[in-house]
Amino acid sequence: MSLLNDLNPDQIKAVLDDSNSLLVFAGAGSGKTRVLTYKIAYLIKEKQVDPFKILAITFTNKAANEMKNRIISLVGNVGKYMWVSTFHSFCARLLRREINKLGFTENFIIYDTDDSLKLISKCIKDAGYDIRMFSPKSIKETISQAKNKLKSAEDFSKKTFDPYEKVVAKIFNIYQDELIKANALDFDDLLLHTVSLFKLFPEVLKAYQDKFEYILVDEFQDTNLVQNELILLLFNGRNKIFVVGDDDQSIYSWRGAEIKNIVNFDKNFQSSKILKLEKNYRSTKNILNAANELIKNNYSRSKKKLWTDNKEGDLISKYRAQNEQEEAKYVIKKILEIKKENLKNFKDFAIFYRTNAQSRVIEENFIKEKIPYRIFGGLRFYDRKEIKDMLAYLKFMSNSNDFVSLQRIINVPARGIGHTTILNIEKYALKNNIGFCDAFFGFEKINSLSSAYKGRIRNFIELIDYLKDFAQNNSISRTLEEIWIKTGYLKELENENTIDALSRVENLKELLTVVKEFEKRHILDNGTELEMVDFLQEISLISDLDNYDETADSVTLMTLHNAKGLEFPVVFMVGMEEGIFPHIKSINSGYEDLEEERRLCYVGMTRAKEKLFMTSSILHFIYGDERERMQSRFVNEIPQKYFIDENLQIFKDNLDYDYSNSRFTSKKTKNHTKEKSLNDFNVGDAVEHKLWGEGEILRIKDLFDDVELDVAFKSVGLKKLLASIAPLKKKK
DNA sequence: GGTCTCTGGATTTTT
DNA sequence: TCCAGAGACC
Repeated sequence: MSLLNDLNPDQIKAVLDDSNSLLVFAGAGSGKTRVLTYKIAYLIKEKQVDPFKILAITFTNKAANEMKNRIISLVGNVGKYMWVSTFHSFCARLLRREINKLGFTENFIIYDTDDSLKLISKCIKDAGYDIRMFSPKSIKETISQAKNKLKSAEDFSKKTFDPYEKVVAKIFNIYQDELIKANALDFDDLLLHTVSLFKLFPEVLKAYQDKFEYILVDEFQDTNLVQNELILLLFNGRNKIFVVGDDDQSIYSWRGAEIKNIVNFDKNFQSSKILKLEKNYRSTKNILNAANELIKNNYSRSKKKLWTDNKEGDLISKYRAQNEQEEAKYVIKKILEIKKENLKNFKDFAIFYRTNAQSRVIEENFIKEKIPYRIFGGLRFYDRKEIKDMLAYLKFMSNSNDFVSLQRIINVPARGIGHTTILNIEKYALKNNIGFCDAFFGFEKINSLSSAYKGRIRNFIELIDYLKDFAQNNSISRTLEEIWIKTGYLKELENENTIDALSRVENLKELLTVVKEFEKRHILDNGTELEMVDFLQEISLISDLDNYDETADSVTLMTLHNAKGLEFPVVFMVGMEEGIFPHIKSINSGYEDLEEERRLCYVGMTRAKEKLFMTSSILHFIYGDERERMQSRFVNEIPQKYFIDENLQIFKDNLDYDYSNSRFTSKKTKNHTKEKSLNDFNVGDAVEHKLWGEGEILRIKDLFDDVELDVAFKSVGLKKLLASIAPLKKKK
């Protein structure tokens, strides 16, 4: 059987196993996606399972697309039409058919984070609260957490005694009402409403249970309660559940992921068997063993140990810089060195950090040194103002109840419908207990509006009607261009003629390209024209990471969270400092948070194939104050035999750091003439320190009125000392 | 309706 | 320190 030839014995076991429910613990780099795709291919090709009776679920569109492409390459074009999708797009697809049962209509729109934040702000005000007292962000967070725990607005208000949560409950209620009025679902609702649908309508549930004979879920450790519930509902004991995951790579508990879903899988799904994939194909022995040693420090985890046939490889480099500027320069220096010596490309390098703010210093230095880089997690393409404006036009055109979109475009470009006018409409809506959109369309009845303002609204509604009509008879891409022209949006940008405006025009054109690609794909796929709602759904469920272009030759910069699922020959983990990583907030809370940070470190380390660096700064600016920071405990938890201390190395190589112009220079070019002045210490001298014991002087630097010594101690490593005050003696 | 100023908040983020 | 968002002000 040729399919199985590409797999190792454990992987084959996982593919062949036909238990009703099976959990596979798949360690980092153990060929998890491979097993999933081969299993699907095996079911179709060898077991003659109908491809449409298979449901495969992942977390990101990127993973879904990747899986789909791999399946297509194994089984051919049927793969294209299979149910391979994210949780959210699966639910969206399902709800498009069934949501009328829940009181929405099929053309519902999906609110992204930004839309729902705007709506929540409005709800807070409507409830009579001040948004300075109750931040929309944290209220949204609380509501989202409640939803992730399967709590409705009613459940939530009933079950809380906390005064803050009482307020949230009130807003939660209003928010859900407003969503219904707008015929909109937020991301959490996609999952939640699907679960409600299944619970309220057993016959619908049964139809889907019967439909899906095989359900496969990737990254199961990232599922939240609702997602777990969804899979549990779909499982009827006759169909089969196959999930893959790694509890050591669970790094999203803060957004609702429940590690207990994977830990209790056997109980929840009446499964007796668990398989483990422990052979790693990615990293060198040194990197893998070090990562194993680190993760061993976590108390709550299932026992497993990854191993590899790969070669021993280089030691992990650790380096402590003076400050983050120097740290960035060190990274650059190493990248250039390795690139030259090992014939690597820029795209072979990745830099991971704990928080986005840390990217700034690295970026600045990359720009200065003209090193190509790409950064992930900045402003997403679909978050840009001009893109959101255009999508708001499309959304409002396809759903005239969507007042978040309406408020976004009502005066963009400016058409004289300003703050006061909107306020008047809002007041009218509130007084007559109707939605903002209804009040807007019935503006003729609003007495507080003067005829001049009514005229402007009339014109705007005419414009929208015209565009709607246009959309009926033209493609989405043509419609988009018509919006640019008829609203004057494009002209306004072109007239502005600034670099910023020009780049916005570029973005609009990029959006047009995206639309055209969608259209092309859909017409090729099923010969039917793409509906606006389908297009909007696909757009709103997409993220930037999905467009990750692996061909460009540039260094990758991203947060550790974003790094999951990727691999790079050379990895730098920067900012390995207490308070940054582990983050201060996890240090101050319980051990669970700290264990998640450790898993995050494990994830970062196991991305590296050949070479890993862990760097930190002694002095680090945070929120404008510079503080001395200790090296991350994670570096210390790994046995030091896995490391090479690059601070020592640099001095041994006779390289020096020139603080006056922030550059590494060769020591030979510098002139150290007065190396004895204050004391008679020399480079290479064996010395004894009162506290730290024996050491060796690696470097001497003359200061204005003192001498600074770099001493490598056997007990504590490298230290900087002032000769005048340090309790240091020369050893005879 | 646009610009200025103040204030608060600052892990991680997919969908 | 540095950014975004809200409200004041013109």
